Amino acid sequence: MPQLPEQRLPVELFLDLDRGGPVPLYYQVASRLERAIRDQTLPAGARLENEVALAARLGLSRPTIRRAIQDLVDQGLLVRRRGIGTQVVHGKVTRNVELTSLFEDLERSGQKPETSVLSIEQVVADEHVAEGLGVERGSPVLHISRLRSADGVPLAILDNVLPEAFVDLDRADLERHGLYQLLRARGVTMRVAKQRIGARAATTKEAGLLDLPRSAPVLTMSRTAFDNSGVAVEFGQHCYRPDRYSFEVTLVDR
Amino acid sequence: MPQLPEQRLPVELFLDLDRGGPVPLYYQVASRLERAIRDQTLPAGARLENEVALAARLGLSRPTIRRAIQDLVDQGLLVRRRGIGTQVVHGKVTRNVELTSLFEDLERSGQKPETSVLSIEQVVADEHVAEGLGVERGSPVLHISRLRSADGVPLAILDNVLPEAFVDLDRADLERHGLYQLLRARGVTMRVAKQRIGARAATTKEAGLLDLPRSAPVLTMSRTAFDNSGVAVEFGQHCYRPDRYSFEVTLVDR
DNA sequence: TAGTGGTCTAGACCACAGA
DNA sequence: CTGTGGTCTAGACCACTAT
Repeated sequence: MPQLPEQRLPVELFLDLDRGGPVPLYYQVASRLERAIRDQTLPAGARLENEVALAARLGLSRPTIRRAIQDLVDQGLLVRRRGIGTQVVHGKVTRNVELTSLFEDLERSGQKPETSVLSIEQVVADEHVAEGLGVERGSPVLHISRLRSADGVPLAILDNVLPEAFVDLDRADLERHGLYQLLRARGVTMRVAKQRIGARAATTKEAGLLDLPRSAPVLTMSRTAFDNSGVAVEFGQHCYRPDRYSFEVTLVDR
Repeated sequence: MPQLPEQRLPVELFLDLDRGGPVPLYYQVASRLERAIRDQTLPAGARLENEVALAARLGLSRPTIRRAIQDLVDQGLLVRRRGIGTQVVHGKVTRNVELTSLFEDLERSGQKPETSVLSIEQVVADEHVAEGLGVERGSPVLHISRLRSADGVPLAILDNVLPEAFVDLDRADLERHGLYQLLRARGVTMRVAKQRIGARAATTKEAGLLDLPRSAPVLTMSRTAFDNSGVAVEFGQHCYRPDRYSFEVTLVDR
């Protein structure tokens, strides 16, 4: 028994596990562990019970427990060392940036996102769009330009291009909902997004829209998102007011 | 048999698998699949053989194959749908940003990173540092400030704070190696990093060092990195020339 | 030596998509 | 209906760390 911080037995209050239900067991276990960590029930540095014992005590198989723990490791909440054990990472627990849209990020953090559609038109894909969206040059696509505000303050300019299947998207819908919400409503599920984050000076037009001085710095993000069939469904060029928005990323070694 | 792109049987050239060796089987399989995808041997949209068949053909168990495939899904190279199969994602394959340092990023991309140490001194942790590094306020820490260039062009200003254990780090070492290389040489392995990426105007001093106009935009990143025991080992505030550097991030829905 | 996570096997049943 | 991935089990052996 190493003299590390301390060994902890997470309480027997895993006993509301729903074995027959639709929610995977590993997910239920991971959720309860995550809650305990965010609660500080398991404080930073605390050692977890070992996998085999935990599995036995919960009446689950080791792979199931292992999967639950691994999910938390991938979220940057736990760290494992062979021969030592599993410990809670020090440092503030930050919620991971999932595959969400700005709209949902804002809603979740209690702000009121508002959208004004600057332009929406069907165009043909130029070189740049064709490459980003993975369609033929000259294909019909929908170009949307929006100004996103939160609590009345302009936050970002969102330029998006969508493939032919979505050219009938409606201006009114876009003013009321996030783009990802609308796509989900059409049965599209985002699976993968590849993003590039950078910075540059705002153009005069951008500065005006974002209520910034001329040539002020803006944070930029360009993204291509793919659905669960691996096809690109969205290509976007966004620019954000850097005093109001930044990106949080957690990297984990695998 | 759905009429999707096409079913593909990855060639029998998995037959150099080293079963007794130290390299995990799932890793060997994943590597070969990854190579096939980057080769375009498995082109965008191609369907993979199903898990069970692939496992049987390679003489491996299904969980092993599954793990290999899941690793590629997590890298954003593959997409899976229940009842359908596994397909290669469309769009350019980008190498993932691992838990690496700028120094290694540059080296890997064939550039010559150079470092000049602007200052290196032992100080006591103020409020900000104490929080970022997870140490007591007033603890002795090492503050390092470096200018990183590539191929002779200034690229970034790197401000880092390290805990007491590293106060003896040497200026000469820092000019020759990346910080992460030096830490690894001391037996420290980075496991988790939490980063925040933003933008702002350069200070006068930064603009001078980076050879930028006054108040030009810079890309900023602040990061806390944790080792495999979950303890913070590095807290950094970096700023980059945005015309020479940007961050690439791949998000995957789990 | 004892305890830990890392890997691997050989099955099983289920949920979902398509023809 | 068949075929696919998603989940789960109950073991096994190994590699690494500490004492």
